[in-house]
Amino acid sequence: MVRRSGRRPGNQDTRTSILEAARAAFAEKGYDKASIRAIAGDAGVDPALVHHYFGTKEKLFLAVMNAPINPGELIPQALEGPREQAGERLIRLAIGVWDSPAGSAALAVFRSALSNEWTARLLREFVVTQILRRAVGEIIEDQAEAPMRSALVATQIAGTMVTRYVLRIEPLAGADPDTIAAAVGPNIQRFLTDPMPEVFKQP
Amino acid sequence: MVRRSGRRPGNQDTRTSILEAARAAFAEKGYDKASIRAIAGDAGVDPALVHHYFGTKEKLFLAVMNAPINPGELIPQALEGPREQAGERLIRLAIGVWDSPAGSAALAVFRSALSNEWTARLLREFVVTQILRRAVGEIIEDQAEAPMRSALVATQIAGTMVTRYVLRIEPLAGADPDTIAAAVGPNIQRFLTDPMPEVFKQP
DNA sequence: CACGGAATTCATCAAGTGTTGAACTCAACG
DNA sequence: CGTTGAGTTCAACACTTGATGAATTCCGTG
Repeated sequence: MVRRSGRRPGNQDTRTSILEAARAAFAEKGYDKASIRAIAGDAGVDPALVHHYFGTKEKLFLAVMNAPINPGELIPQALEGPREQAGERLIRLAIGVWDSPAGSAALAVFRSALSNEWTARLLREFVVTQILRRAVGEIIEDQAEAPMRSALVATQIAGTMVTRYVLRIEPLAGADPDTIAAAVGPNIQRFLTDPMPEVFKQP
Repeated sequence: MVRRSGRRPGNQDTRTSILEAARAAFAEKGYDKASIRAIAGDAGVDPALVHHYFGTKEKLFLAVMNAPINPGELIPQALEGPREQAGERLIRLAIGVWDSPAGSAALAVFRSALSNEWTARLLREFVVTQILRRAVGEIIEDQAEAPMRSALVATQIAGTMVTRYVLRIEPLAGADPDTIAAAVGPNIQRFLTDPMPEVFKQP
């Protein structure tokens, strides 16, 4: 028996509008500079409401991140297809995610990770365990080389994201995805499959 | 005639010790989270003394950055030598700078640039005008392709710095410079000299 | 209708920020 | 000596931040 009475959740838009404002704020300002007061202002609600719904600022950030980032769907896209074009497929996938609405969440966690320690740990673990090990690691043949090769792939992808979406250096910031994929894909491919020095192998 | 009287500068260590503490703090925390009070605490002086010497926090930041970063000396190193190994030379140079004591200043401006707008503008203009145009641009043959090729070089170098020094993803964070140079250099080289799609040319 | 309780608001706290200006110390000059 | 003025300290201002708890609105049920 669930006994209910009193006001029902009725107006649920406010919760999601807070989430939306928070996502935009975190993406634009980063974790620290995005203030709860500003988020509440953008959402048109009282700052105390934010705490009422999400408890603390950290929980709000986690709620924002949990929603759109779901690697379970994306990893298959990265794996299927010929191995010789995996590099181009990876950079296309990354650009696709960052250009999509969910991309603002990615930008948010990325921006935040570079100025805040606990968000940095968050991103590092997410990147290493979810992306590098599960997706990139699958493509690499020699598993002894997988850690180093994965990290190298990360340098090229992360660098492209930083240059295009954070620093916004032209003409890369305004270039279309095809151009970037054609230019960057082969380099990622080399990290994935080309012969590398013996030192790469891990004991 | 210079007329002087009163106490002479005598104790000049405090000024430099403030600078040192500021450099460390900016590198570790970024511009915003590095508080003047904490910097003064680390230097063992009163917070007001910081303002007495440097005026404002922005000026202190600029004073920290101006000292060690002098591209005038580094650019010749990047240019001299065979063009076929320019990529490896560039990544070696970058790693060398970041591993040196001056590297903490680079890390400082980099960390700050990703959370603060005016430091971001600072870094963007520095990278574009001092590094990309003057150094990387010199190596590229077809000047019509120089902007895009320079930006691509920036993606790989910036990505390596982010992965190694900010996110500290292993095994790249602990790898020795030779290994990284051997792995990353050829990819930079491709951005510099290999044939690229026609779309790269700027009107 | 009455009432329980979620939704929402208001006022406020404690902590931390950059910055300022007045005061004090004290070595070097005339 | 006395004056000068840089080195240094102290206290305070004005502001923003995340968070809290009491008070108030108001819908949906019984």
